[in-house]
Amino acid sequence: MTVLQLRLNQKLYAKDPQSTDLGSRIVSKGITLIDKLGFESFTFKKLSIEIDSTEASVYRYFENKHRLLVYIMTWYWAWLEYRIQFETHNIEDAKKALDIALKIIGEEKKNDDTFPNVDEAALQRIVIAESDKTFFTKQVDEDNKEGLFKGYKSLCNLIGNLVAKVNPDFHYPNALSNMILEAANQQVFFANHLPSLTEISEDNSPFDKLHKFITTVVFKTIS
Amino acid sequence: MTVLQLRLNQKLYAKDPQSTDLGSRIVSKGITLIDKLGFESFTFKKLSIEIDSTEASVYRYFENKHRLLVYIMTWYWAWLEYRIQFETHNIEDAKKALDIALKIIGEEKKNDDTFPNVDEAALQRIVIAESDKTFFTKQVDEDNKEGLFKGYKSLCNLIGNLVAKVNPDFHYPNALSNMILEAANQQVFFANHLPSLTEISEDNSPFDKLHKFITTVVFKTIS
DNA sequence: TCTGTTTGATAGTAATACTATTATTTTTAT
DNA sequence: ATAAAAATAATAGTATTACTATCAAACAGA
Repeated sequence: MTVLQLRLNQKLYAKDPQSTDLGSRIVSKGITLIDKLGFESFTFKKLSIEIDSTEASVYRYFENKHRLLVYIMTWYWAWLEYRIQFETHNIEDAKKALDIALKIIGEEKKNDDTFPNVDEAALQRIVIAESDKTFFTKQVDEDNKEGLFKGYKSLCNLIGNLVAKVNPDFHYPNALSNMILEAANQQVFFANHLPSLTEISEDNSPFDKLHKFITTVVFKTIS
Repeated sequence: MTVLQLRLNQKLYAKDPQSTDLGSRIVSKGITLIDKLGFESFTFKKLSIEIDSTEASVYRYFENKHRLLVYIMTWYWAWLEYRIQFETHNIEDAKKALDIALKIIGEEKKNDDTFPNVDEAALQRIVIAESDKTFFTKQVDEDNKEGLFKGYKSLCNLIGNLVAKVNPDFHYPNALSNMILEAANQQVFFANHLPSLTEISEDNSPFDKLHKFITTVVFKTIS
């Protein structure tokens, strides 16, 4: 198995966490802790205790916990983008390519050996519960200017292009992609916590029905 | 004009803010302040200064700021539900009824004289920027058990029923309604702050295109 | 071995999210 | 009109959070 590293936008960190041992412990324990405590209760103090280090040291890598969250989410989106590009490579049929992309977006994530020391399953749980917190702040505009959301935009754009290839006359390829990307996570959250809101919860695993739901919406809408 | 009051679930507050003058100042100034500062920077301390009262007094009405947010959001959802019921009353044609509901969901909100001293326009801005913060917490399940989300569920259910009436064979009426309800707000947020993510931003006002987008998605999907 | 980089240790601050107590004012019930 | 009850204000206090600053120790590379 080839071992890869995703290169992320420098603006995301104060000091590259992939460059040192402490840095990678911050990220991987950060994922575990945010998953466990939820983003609100997660603090750098608690994280520094977990990794036998100090608050001050964590601050050397990330300006604040919001930046760490954005970093982690960006890793996830870059990972999805990479996988979609890999899996749709050499596929001529536009419909088939879009279908593959939707499958990747909506499936339950298992640990990927290509990226050891990242717990993709925990990551997906964080994405489901916390990813919108990257955008929905008063400083979105500044964060956006700094390029913090390039990863998400790039993924959204990729799906948008696949949609546009299937039906070049459809007026809202990006809006649809964005909506689906959001819904894929939110529907799982609602299925787990407010099940009366969605039929996705009627199965043992929400992911099977989720896939059917999003493919139905996408292909019907652009047909 | 008839002046109305929406009755909200008792679990939403420690003491009914509609029962006293201080209570209604808490809610209406709360809306203004959350709109201005964003939910993260909003505090009961700041609110108490604005209304010439004290922190302790605010705490008598709401356990914490999250509860105040849920209260405000619930008011909004109840308001939408009331308006949809009002506007679709006596409409026989299921498609037409659904179309009316979608219009109400996706339109820019103006102040409604039926409910004086509520700034519906500010409220919509809060819904767009903050509403998901009601759900996406570690205490969702407890909050749900207490019935805090009944308002949202009820609205979602109403739309779900309208969808099911148009096409009783469609498998995901609730999932679709839930997705659309979320997307109607998120798309406006993205249009305002990350415009490259959605075609909704291409117009002067995002609301015109938003309406077209959501009706396209809904009617195509269930056709 | 000198030099620079990284980390650890420690300390400190303003703000937040509350809780508690008591005094004062306002409302209501008789 | 008055007493009792309820609501509010005033004040104080606490643990935690989200940082910033300083300095020393460890270590890595040339």
